[in-house]
Amino acid sequence: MQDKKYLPREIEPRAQALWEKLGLYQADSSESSPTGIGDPKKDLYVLDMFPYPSGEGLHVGHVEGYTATDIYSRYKRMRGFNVLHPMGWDAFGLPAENTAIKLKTHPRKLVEKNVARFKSQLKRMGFSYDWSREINTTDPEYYKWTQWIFLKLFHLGLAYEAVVPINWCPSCKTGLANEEVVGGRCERCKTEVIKKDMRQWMLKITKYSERLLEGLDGLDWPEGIKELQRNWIGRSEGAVVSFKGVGGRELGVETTNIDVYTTRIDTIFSGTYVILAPEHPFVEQNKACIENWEEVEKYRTATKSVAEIERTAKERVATGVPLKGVSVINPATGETMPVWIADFVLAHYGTGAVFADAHDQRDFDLAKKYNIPLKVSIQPVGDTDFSKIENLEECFEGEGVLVNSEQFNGLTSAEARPEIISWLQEKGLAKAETNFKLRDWVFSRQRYWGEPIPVIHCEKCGVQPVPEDQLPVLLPEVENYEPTGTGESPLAGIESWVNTICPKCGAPAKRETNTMPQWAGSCWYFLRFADPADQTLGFEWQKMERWLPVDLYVGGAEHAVLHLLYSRFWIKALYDGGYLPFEEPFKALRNQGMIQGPDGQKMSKSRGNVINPDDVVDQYGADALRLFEMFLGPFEQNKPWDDKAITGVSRFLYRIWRMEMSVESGVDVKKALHRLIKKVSDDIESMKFNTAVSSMMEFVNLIEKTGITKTDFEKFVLVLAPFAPHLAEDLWQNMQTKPYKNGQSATVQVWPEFDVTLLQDETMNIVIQVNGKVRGAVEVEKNLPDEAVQKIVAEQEVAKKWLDGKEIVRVIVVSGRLVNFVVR
RNA sequence: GGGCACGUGGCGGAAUGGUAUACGCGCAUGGCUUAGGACCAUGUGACGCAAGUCGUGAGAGUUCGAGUCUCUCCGUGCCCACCA
Repeated sequence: MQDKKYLPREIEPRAQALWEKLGLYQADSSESSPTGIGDPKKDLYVLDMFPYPSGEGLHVGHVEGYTATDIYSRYKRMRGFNVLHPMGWDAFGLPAENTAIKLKTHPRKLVEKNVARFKSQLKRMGFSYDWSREINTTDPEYYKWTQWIFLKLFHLGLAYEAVVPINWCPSCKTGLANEEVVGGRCERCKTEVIKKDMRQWMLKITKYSERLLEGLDGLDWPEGIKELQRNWIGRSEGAVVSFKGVGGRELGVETTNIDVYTTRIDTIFSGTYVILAPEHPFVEQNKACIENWEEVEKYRTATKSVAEIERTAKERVATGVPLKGVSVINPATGETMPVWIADFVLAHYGTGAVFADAHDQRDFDLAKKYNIPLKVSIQPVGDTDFSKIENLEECFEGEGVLVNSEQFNGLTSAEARPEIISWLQEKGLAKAETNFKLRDWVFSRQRYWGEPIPVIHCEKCGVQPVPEDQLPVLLPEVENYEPTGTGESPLAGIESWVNTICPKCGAPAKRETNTMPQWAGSCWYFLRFADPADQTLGFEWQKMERWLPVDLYVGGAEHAVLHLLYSRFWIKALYDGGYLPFEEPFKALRNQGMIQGPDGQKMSKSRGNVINPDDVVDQYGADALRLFEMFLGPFEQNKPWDDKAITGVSRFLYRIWRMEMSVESGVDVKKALHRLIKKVSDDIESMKFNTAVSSMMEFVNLIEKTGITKTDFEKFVLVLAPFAPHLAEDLWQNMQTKPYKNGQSATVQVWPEFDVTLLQDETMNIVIQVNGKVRGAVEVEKNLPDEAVQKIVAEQEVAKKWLDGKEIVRVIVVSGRLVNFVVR
């Protein structure tokens, strides 16, 4: 039994050894880069989202993105660019720590092991990284600067302490950022998240809401990602309306006013009651006026114990409790309105209070349930039945024309909003306000495996930043780094580390024991690649000017609102602090699609549909895997792995390998070659790798029939080089006089130029259409005037046949393409 | 409920508003072979003997001409969500 034809095994290691020996792919960091042939070298920064080195090893999804940037980088190098294409490890975070606890080992050891494995896997793929710039976020030499940036944020007033109800994961025993809570559950372990009041370090990302939003417009990013960020920032234009409190007069006290945030002030005239979040401070403040305090208190306690996930469940029926004895005045109608609390109103959005009317389903349902009066103030336009709405049988949530709204009757919702705001504003009862969904970033974690937050707590002097010359604050070696579960970091138990002296007064003081979240290290790593060996600065101004911002950034879309938003925030803050000459980190961003399992489902261990790239490389080689992942489909689209289809690219590589040279290339081959050069160049620029591979296949199909000269084949090999660098290197070396010995590599040769004159045919293929239907085609001489073409076409048999007995109404001639006869 | 994608052969997919299905997989037939799960050649949307007709989720529109643009609907995927 004979196996399929594979390329010789030694090709790939031999090529990799040559590249290593020649020290290719290191970005030139000298003052003035040498000049390439033709154009002066330009610096270009091509970056992958660096991986979290998990225990599972490299994933085919990593290979997809990394192959794309590798092709791009290799191509750009051959076009004379000085390419910075680095790699590193985002190695802090929970998974390593959790595994370490399970295996009773140190997370650092796990990370070392995983990094070694990842690195060998990446090297085996033949990626052209500049390994001299490798970084690791858990390296003290690196996180020193992460801590340094934290201090800068602190000095800029962007880092602050607060006791806040945070998302607490009972399983990971740590606080989580909003972005890490998915559907009320911990993103990592899927445990239900609960609210817990805790002292936390916060980063004031909300200060940048507006700029983070505006900055998106100028970025060459996928629209979808920009939209996700816009939605996450969640800007809404509305108004804060003041409802005057009038309860409790008979008791000799005045209830306070209630401020309500609304985007639908056009419905203000139908507002019949106000609903507060159960946690709203108004409730406590006006306790004296509330007649049914017991009932209210019971409801509030019940709400607290209901986890967020249940509270927001869809099927859940709205419940609420009135605050008896308390009422407010509708600023528009002057009518007195009752005040309720209900748990569907969220304390942390807007003002934690809403005014309720018949134009919101939840308000409508609650009112129906408890017989609270309702009014209608919006009439739908179009053919919607108004009677049911008017009779309060149905809730209408849409926009329309105002009714029952005094002087505003007849205006549309959109017209009415500014009018009503300015009317109320004159009376001092409302003002336009912009709201954001974006919350400040909970920046502390009660875990071991993260960057220590570099501050010291002194009883006398309060919070003191660790002086810069004392950085890094090293993670101490610990016996037991399991989370305490009390809300304190395991670091709190290490007295020798915790106890220190206050940098200001010298008195005994304690170190901050919280660590930074996983995202901290990845917020700025792309700056460090410019010079990872710099001991005096984390990043130096001139090098920032030279390399940054990143020209092309590639990674998965799952980071749309986490890493990509946090990085933008840090960079803007550092820009404001005068530390950076730019304020957006990533000029162009591209997302790779997900490679799904052969069953079309997301790859996961539990589904058992995970493809291990090592197995594929073992069987087919790295070039085949690279080419296959690019050929699978459009780069940005999700696509299922196809077990069998890889044989196609494997055969393709083999057919190139055993190609025989002929004495001459026919004129067709010349033309095809130059078209191929253009096509592949264009496709790489626009990241259309799948069609680039198809065109190379078409070309090989052709030259197998016609033959090709050594000179032309050499050009083809160079075109192939970014995609299948190992095979290309081997073929190219074997065409040299001293293979593997002349100190040259195919992968840094000059990209072949195409000859424009060879792109055109001497003849044009003119399609013949009658009434828009294709009836035939004819070859005519190139550059014939339209009239002549029309004449030739009209003389064709097919044309005569279809035009016979018909009246020609019109003739459309598209130069070089077609002639369409419109007949009757 | 909201947002964003997407819908083309048996399958992955290709197609600046201009010859739909390139390229690859699979399949079929033949060759080479002791053998074929290797390799090579040819074929491969549907209906039809043919001329031809019909074909890109459904329907409408714009256009000389629509897979491509517009609208409505259906379906799938992803993300967000009692956000006032």
